[in-house]
Amino acid sequence: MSFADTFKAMSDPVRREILMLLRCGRMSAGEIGSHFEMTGATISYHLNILKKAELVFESREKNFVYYDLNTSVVEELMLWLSELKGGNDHAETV
Amino acid sequence: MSFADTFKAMSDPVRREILMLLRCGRMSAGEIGSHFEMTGATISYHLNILKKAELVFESREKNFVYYDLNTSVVEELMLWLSELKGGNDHAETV
DNA sequence: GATCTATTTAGAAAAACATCTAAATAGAAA
DNA sequence: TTTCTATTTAGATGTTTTTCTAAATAGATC
Repeated sequence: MSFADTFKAMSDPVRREILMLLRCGRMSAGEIGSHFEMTGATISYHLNILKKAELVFESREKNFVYYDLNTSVVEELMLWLSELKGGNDHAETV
Repeated sequence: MSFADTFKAMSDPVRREILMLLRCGRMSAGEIGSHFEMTGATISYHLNILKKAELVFESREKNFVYYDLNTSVVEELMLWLSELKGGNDHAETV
């Protein structure tokens, strides 16, 4: 999905917290959900948004669904920000 | 305002485009508005959100209001992202 | 195959958001 | 001081978002 969706996905505090949880490695949907005071359905909704934005990968195992952080998209975001900060189009950072 | 507001502010494509316009230097509200097919009122609404998120500074001159990019908040965002990507709390990037 | 467990889908409701028009403000110019 | 110009505020409206409950799916185990 598009760059715009990535920013949209990042704009929610719950989703940012999910991403932070995934820093330490993959987690099942249920495990992720247990960190929040929300129904599984709501967590599933957020995970879907993160997945569409390609901020997470999904992998199925037994009847669990595991989620993994996709750092390369995070890097794209950083690139955009550095362009914004840099003020020049062809960011020639050392 | 809070970190959450910064992300929220960044989540809208119009506001991101405004920030990009400001890379090249400050601009009046009207000048900014002329880059979009929107009423001045709507632009004002977006500028206010950017201002609350401290992503822009405002300075008044004659009866113009000028807006300037605040790069330090952009850097804070980048720091957060690098923490996310890094996976360790004390990002020891070279 | 029946049932249990983990997760997602569907549908509804409340809250937040983006946009408009019209009116208000505030300073500049005449 | 009247009028013009630049911008913001107020109020209304349609859209999107977040959340829930209830039901569906899909795989695992008994």
